[in-house]
Amino acid sequence: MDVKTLCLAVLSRRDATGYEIRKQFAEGPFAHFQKASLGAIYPALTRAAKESLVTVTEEAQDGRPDKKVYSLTEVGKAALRRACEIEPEPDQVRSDLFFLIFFASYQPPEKIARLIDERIAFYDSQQCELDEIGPNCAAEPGMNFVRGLGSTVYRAAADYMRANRDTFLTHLSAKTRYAAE
Amino acid sequence: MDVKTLCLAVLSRRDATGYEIRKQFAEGPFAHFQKASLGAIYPALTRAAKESLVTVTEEAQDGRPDKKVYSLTEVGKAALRRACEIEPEPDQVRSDLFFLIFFASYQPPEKIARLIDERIAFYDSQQCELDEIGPNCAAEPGMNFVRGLGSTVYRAAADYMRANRDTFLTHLSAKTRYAAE
DNA sequence: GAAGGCATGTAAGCTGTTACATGATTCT
DNA sequence: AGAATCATGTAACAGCTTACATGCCTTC
Repeated sequence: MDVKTLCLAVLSRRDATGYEIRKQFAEGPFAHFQKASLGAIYPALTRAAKESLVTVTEEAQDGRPDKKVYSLTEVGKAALRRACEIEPEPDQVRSDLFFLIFFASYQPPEKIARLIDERIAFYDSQQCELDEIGPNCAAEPGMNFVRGLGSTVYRAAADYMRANRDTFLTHLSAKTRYAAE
Repeated sequence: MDVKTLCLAVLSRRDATGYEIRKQFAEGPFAHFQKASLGAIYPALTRAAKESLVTVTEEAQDGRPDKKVYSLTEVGKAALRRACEIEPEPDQVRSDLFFLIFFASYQPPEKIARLIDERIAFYDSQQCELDEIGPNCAAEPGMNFVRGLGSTVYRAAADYMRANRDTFLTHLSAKTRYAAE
């Protein structure tokens, strides 16, 4: 999914400025499975406007650049619809953490312990966030399905880490002592 | 993690050619959380050789380019160790599928059903693969921890999809009929 | 007073993918 | 016969991130 389509997707839910769209990708429901930065969003929005996929309403502000509120047009809605007709590419997962844990014996067990604990806390917070939204935001049934999946996966990952943390770290300490000899 | 470090990581487990390293990223244990293509691997390997991180042994072959088998040097091992000292960046997940499901009401429910079923089959196969490796490959305790986590997460995702598939598709059909009116 | 949020936009640069170039062998 | 596998390497191109440029307001 290119950034332009992602912007259309955000705008299909509500009007927004470029800045707000970025926030959606940092905090909103899309954040869990798509990313976009400001340097990519602004040009994408300009292009989308040129193609009449969105309209712009400038709102003057005091002491700040004019706020440009973008709205999805019918043409834009159709473009989003068409973009959804593709066959999805395989998921891409990049995890430095899993890489580091894979080679955990190269590092102090205390650091690995900290990284695991931080990750557990992260998964817990993400799951909690998703659960708080709750199944009531019934607008999109798809959103609810994905929300539940996210919550389930975060919980499973956190639970696994909690359950195996200590055993793993014990093994690791033994191995590291050996490697250090 | 840049491709060079990824190559060092693969070579730390066994000597390999560039071609074999790519296969590791397509099928091996790293495939689940890191990617690298040939066009990135070959230049990375050349650079690594220049920096004495790896040595090359050319093996003549009939009717094919010479096979270049790379081995990690002590310098390379140290470089890998140093690369592991970084603080990991947040995981990056990109999923076209979840995006499409989010906007599932834009498409025929049959397609969504197919995509979900394909994904369930995929998760099942991945989990099965990880379970077959088993906890016996005791070389790296970290590998085992990550392997178990992967298996757990794949199972959780597949189970969630199985459990919620039908309800979701029913909601979706109702909504789609409405949207089509 | 410093840091961070609000608000837009450009451009350099990094990184990686895809396609091209070459070519034999083996499986279907 | 055609596709896939083995095997390396280059180069064009695409896409995104980061830094720069600007500047006020609010919170700590």
